[in-house]
Amino acid sequence: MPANPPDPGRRNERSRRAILDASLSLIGELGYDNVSVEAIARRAGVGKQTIYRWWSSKGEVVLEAATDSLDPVVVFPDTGDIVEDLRVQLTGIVELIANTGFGSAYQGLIAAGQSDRDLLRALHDQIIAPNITAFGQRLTSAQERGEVRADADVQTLRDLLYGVIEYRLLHAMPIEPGHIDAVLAITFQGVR
Amino acid sequence: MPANPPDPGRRNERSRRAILDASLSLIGELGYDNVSVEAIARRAGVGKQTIYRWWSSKGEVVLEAATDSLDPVVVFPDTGDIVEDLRVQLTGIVELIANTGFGSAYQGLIAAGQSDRDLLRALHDQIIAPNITAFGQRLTSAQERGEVRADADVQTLRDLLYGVIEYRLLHAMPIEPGHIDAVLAITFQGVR
Amino acid sequence: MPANPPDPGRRNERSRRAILDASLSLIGELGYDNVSVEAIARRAGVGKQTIYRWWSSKGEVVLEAATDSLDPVVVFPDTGDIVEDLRVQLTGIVELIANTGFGSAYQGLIAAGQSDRDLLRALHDQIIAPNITAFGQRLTSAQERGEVRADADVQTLRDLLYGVIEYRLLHAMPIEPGHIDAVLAITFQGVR
Amino acid sequence: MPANPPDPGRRNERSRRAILDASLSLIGELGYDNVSVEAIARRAGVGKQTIYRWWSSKGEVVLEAATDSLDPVVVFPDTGDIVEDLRVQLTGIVELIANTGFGSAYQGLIAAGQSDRDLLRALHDQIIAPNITAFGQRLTSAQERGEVRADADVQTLRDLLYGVIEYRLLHAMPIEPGHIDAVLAITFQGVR
DNA sequence: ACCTAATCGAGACGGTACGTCCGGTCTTACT
DNA sequence: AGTAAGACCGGACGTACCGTCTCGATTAGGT
Repeated sequence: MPANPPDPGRRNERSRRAILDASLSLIGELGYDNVSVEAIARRAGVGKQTIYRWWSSKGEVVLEAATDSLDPVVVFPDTGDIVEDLRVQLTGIVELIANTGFGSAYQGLIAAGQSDRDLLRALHDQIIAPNITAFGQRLTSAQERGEVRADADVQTLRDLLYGVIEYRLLHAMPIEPGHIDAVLAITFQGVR
Repeated sequence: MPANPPDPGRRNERSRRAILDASLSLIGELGYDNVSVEAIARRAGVGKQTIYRWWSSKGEVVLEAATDSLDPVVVFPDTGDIVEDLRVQLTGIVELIANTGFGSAYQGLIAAGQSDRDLLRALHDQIIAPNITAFGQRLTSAQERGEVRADADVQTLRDLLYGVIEYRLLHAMPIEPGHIDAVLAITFQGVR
Repeated sequence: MPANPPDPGRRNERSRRAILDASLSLIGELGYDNVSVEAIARRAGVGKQTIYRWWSSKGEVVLEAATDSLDPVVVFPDTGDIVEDLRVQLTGIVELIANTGFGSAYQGLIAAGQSDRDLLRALHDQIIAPNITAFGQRLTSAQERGEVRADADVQTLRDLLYGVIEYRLLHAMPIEPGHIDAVLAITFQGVR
Repeated sequence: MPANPPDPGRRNERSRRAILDASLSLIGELGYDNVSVEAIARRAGVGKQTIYRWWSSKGEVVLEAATDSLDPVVVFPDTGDIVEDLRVQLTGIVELIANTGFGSAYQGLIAAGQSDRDLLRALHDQIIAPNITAFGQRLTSAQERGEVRADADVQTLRDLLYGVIEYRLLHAMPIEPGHIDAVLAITFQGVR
């Protein structure tokens, strides 16, 4: 993710953590674009150059912070009941959004991505693509067990499920368990 | 939409049009947030103050420009076939996005709305809400005719359909007729 | 002196004075090159851009401040006694150097001029050249009255008198009345 | 000259020379204060630390480089004709200034000395003071032989002669043989 | 000839200032 | 009164160097 990474061996891990932590906490407090690189450096107790040495923009920093905070959270369970498993997974994401800085960061990244194609691509590679893969595997396994029709359009199914969550997030609409139930009800009514 | 409207009687309509046109053309060329108020004023041949007198931010200007360009376009047909009518309507929106400055403007407004709640609300009131209303009416009429089950969750249905389009737009994924077909297939499989 | 002067009619005189005053006071306190443009702007309560709009560098600002503070001070008396008149004039300059911010500013300007030929030229035009002219006129009048030999090399005489003062200033050597007397004694021993 | 000399036995002479050479060549090309310690280190193929280990500042480095290049050059002849001897010595200095990197280095050192009293003192001790001594001895010998009046103010004489050269150097005025003649003519008209 | 400690090139680090851009406000002269 | 023009204060941008610091790798002297 670094713009043009120097020797990562010489990197100061203490500074890296301080920068990522400062990013998320500031964005949580002030919102993505009321946060400047200067402010991140100030809060992290770090020189601006140290940020620009390892990342090419605020977006890259925040993306790394978001990825870090997302990584350990989202796994697909496989209990044999695909709808129940998805309910668990989607609920986990919604809670991550609601209860951590991740929501604000993700909103900001999508927003920034609209005028920074590199950032949008990086966001895709690091956050969207892994989910596409995992979702595809879980669905395939459900198809093999006959839980879901073999000809179901997996990609569209995924876009619908995650798209509606992002849509409500970006439009500042609340996302509650009932919404997830309703979404799953409609989308799985005809595919199993 | 004016922030704190002075006397609108004395307003120079020539300047207003120049500003709205400059906004859309600049955003089409450079993307929403590579466009500054200064640049809009420069291109429109207008003083900065003239913009700030009538709008409270770049977002308001662009929203007005977007609304203007949207107004006459997307209506819900009612042929008695709800899925076919939706296909027509959704296709119309996708074409509007693809072929006019509206797409860039809308993307930018969603992005800007993430850190400007007033703008997001205005965007909702002027662009989203009318669609919700129209969609609700069309669906109700379909329910009355028995095309769609009476207990179908209309709001969730709408979020799914428009959410997935916005999702693909914001993630720079192409939206083609086949995608619309697939989305309609899944969402209407169980509701009629 | 402005780098590329905009319309001077629109200029804010209050800001101009604040900037010149801040320059001299800061240089007096900290020395020429411990003073940054940022610090001048801060002390003057002014945006950096307002400095860069009217001057092209710190040097230009300080030169204008120095010239302003020099202007009213140095005039050549003409009592008919050239040596006595020079003693008065030189003493005035030495006192200006000792007792005001002018000394520090002038030192800094000479120093900065060593790597900024434009600044050195501006310094020459605004401070050195007028002195050359005035000195030349006073000497000529002395020659006409027979106080000084007609074939005396006026330019060299001037360089010696003012050069030795600058030399002692730049080498942090004290300059006292006795030094001026000694200099005048040697240089005028043979020319009258 | 080292700031706080470590063990000079272990010093790498190859690096020392590379640093001094790089200093002078860079200053010749770019002027004293367009040259940074980083640039010297880069050109010399040396780590910054190696510079800071042995010198306390850029000024110290340049002073050592200048002293090295000055050492063998300017001696006072003693032919019995004081004016002629001075003409030779002054001409030698002027040529050193004009034809080697010494001029740029000296200019820069004077400039830097204005805001670094330690450097100015070092410059005095290593370059000015030896000249004062030598000049004093040569003048004394001239006085003993009756070439120059016994009560001539030697210190003032020296300041005048070398001050006027430095003055013209710092003001980017040319220094030619005629100037030296004129200066000697005025200053020695009354003292012999 | 070996060992160990200092020096070396390299370059990351926390900082400060650079000169530029733009945000939003205010002022001036013209229409 | 509205407008085009643009100066104003402020704050962030991304870059260059400062002087300090940490790394192995090399190189010296003392044994």
